Amino acid sequence: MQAEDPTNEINFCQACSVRKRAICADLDDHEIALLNKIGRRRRLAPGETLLWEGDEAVFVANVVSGVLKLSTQTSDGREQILGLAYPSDFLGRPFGEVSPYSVEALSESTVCVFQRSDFERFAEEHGRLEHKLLERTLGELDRTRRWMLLLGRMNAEERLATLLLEIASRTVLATCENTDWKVPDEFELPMSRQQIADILGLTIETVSRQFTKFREEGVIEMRGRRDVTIRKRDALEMLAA
Amino acid sequence: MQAEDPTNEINFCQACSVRKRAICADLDDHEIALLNKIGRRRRLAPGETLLWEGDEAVFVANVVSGVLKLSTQTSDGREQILGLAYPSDFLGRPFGEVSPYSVEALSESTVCVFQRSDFERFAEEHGRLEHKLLERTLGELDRTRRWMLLLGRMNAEERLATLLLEIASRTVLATCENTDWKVPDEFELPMSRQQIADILGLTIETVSRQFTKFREEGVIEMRGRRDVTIRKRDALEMLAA
DNA sequence: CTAGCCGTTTGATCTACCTCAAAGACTTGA
DNA sequence: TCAAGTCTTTGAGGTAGATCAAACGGCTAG
Repeated sequence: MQAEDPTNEINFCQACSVRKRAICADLDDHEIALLNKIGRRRRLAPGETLLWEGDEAVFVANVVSGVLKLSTQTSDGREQILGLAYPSDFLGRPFGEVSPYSVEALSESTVCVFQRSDFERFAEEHGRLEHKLLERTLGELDRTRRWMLLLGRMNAEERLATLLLEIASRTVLATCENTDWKVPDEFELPMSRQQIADILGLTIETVSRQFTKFREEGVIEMRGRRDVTIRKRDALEMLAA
Repeated sequence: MQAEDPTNEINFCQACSVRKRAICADLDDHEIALLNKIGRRRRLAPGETLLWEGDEAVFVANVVSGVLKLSTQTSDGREQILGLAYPSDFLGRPFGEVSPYSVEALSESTVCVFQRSDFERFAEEHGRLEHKLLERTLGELDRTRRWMLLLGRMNAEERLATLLLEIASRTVLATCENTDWKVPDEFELPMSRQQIADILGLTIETVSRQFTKFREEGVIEMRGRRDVTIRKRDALEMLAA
């Protein structure tokens, strides 16, 4: 039994890296202990699926570490990634019968899983949790709506610029527990070119050409396929605006 | 003083047509009376704006009648409509500083408006309201994410088919207070061709051509510019799937 | 070291949708 | 009833991004 993989027997919430940021942030020690009893930790390998679109919504979860994707498909198999989930993000569909999307780990991830029924019961008894969940859901709705502007009205160049800035800014929270909140210019893409295409509503070829263009223009620099350094942040911000 | 336009002096909630469907559904008579005190009714003419994107989020509202649009713009003026709000829908951004989108009436509308601060105070004291708001927000997030698939991966034909079915199904709730819940095949579009284009992420010309195509194929029939009758629902459903 | 595999890049061509332009139809007001 | 304005439709042509195809490069296993 490793420190990396605490089991239900101990209160893993107390040492949780997202304890102060996830929806459990406002719970007191007693409440946390109760919540701890109904949840369990689960590790996911890259590519592993946590929830399947259309399946009965049996559980909900908090992301502890790693990055996951939420996605949906048309009947003929075209995929659209609906969003990325970073540490402290909430996953699943409380108060709903079926999962409206699939959730798959992009990188090695840890999640804190609850039976939906257990979670709902707990939430109804603990208004503070429900309030945090509401705030988080409202924030996620805003973020999702901003993405609609990208999908509906932006060209390929603007889309990739927006994504790079978004990943850079969300990577901070994912990596830092300290107070150093400045957004990094260097980060690793947690997904393949095809997945980037599925996020941006483009094809893999268009995404690749756009990367090449940004590299040629000196806007970004790349070391391998996934390590990005932003060289001209203002140029990206101009495009994303 | 008309019955149509009750003022603050009486408890307009009691006779409210969305009383049992909006977020106030689970409140008891006492709570409703309290809520009634902090809210007021407001009528909006078509084209009138209730909230401006980027402005301080001073109030929130429930839609009582009519249809409104939520929209956002790129810096150079391209518009994307983020969603439509029908009777019983909630508008505004509680627990946020600025309004992330604009809200404008498409048809003659009535809304029930609250100061955001008043509403938040009330919500924190009345868990049932907050719970309803959470359920509604989760539902809206699902709906918004489904729209991302449309914007990211569907062609013009599929987009318009999806929108027509969506408007048809949402029109029921808007018009019926009775128990007759079957989705109508005849309805009025509450928006112009340009607005349809802004919902679907297309241009007005493409939308117009698509309408013509559906008409020529006998999929829909139109009486004037806004009165639609669905003649081949299965054909639309096939496309929207 | 080499072969095979997979993800990515690059190239050539195609097409769905956009853009620009003009005509048509509905609405409003005098 | 007519005229002006606005919204919508239709047409012609252009283009961003899709599609099809092939080459490239990095990784793994033998």
